[in-house]
Amino acid sequence: MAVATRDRSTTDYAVLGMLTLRPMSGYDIRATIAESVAYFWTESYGQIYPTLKRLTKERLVTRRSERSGGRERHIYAITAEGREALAEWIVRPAQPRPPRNELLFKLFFARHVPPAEAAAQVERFRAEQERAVARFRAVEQELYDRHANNPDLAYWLITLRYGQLEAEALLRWSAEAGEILQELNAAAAPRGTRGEK
Amino acid sequence: MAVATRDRSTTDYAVLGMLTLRPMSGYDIRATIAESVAYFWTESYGQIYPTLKRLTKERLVTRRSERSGGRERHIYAITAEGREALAEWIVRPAQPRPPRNELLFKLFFARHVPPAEAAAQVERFRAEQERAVARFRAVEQELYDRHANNPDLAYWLITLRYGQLEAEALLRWSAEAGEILQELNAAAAPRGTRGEK
DNA sequence: TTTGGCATGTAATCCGTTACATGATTAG
DNA sequence: CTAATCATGTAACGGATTACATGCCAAA
Repeated sequence: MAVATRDRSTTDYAVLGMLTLRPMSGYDIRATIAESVAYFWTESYGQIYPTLKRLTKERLVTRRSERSGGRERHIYAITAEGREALAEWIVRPAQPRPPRNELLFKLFFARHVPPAEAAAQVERFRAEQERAVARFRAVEQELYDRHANNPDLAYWLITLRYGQLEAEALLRWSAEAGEILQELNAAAAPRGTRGEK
Repeated sequence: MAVATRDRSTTDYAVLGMLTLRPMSGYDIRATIAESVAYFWTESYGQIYPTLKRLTKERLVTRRSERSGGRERHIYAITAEGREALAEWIVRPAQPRPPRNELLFKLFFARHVPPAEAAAQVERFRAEQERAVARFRAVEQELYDRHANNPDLAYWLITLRYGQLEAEALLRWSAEAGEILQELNAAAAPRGTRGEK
């Protein structure tokens, strides 16, 4: 008989997933997300702490207290049931969330502002993609260097590759769009129009 | 003196933007979004109707009633102030929203399920990207055919191109990831393991 | 001594979807 | 006759961020 898979928020699974890496505090979870999967996921404390509390009550994680130095820390670990719930969720078809791309929306209506303004938006984006490409390259190196024997490595590289290919494509798009906008700008404001020398 | 730009939700601007295309009802706005910018934006009635009400009160749009046949329609049009507010927003740096890619999250932790399950996730995604690529090609044709003289055309093509390049890149990624997962699967379940003939 | 990082948590608020309520018109 | 589409709106709910409150410890 099929188990009724309780519907949880993705945050629940995000927290469970992080705890498969190692037992962690809420603070650690936040930090680890920020330094590993930030390019495709984020969580705030406002989500993490209440989630940990609930998952503990539901026995998907256990909590133990620790005081290293002065401040008390709550270390959470995933239980067998937690792993089961996570695995069940992983195999369910991933739900794409409704897209909301502010940059594209602005460009879609950019006829209502000077072309140079649209070009500025694209240029900011281009610079960001360039940084992203560089960052991905560095992360790749680091993964090979420091996680060569990690059983998760193959999967991490797959997700990294997604980021790389996407960023490279969007970088190409930025360049292309930038050129088109420059032409529009030249057409809209031919020399002399704005009183340049 | 710099005008204090009131902070509105992006929905406000989405509605204003749509109304630059032509005066429309709330229903029309929803439908137009769904058939034009759906690949990078969505809005629900629950957002649109209250927004129209508020924008009317704030004089960024005007409302007139019309009865074509029986049911009454409320047609909204953008005002000069509305256009101004929109233009002001368009030039402000676009805010990328915090990423949340469920597919990547699942793949990141996919070691905890059989590789074939991860491959299934990727395959679903690949099929989707393939459909997206085809759809973008069709849209491109339609834009050239039916909006050849539309002053917005150049901008629409730029946003379309973003979708195209992104979908193509993600299609390539899907193929690559699919292959890797197949190898992992072969390694995890060599012939004989599961009792095949 | 003061700043920054470690650490936990709650409350207020916002954003957005879904469900609900209602009803007319039109095409099959 | 009935299903789909047109059409407008509200209410309930959930998900997520931000701000707030609190306080230790280490380094500058």
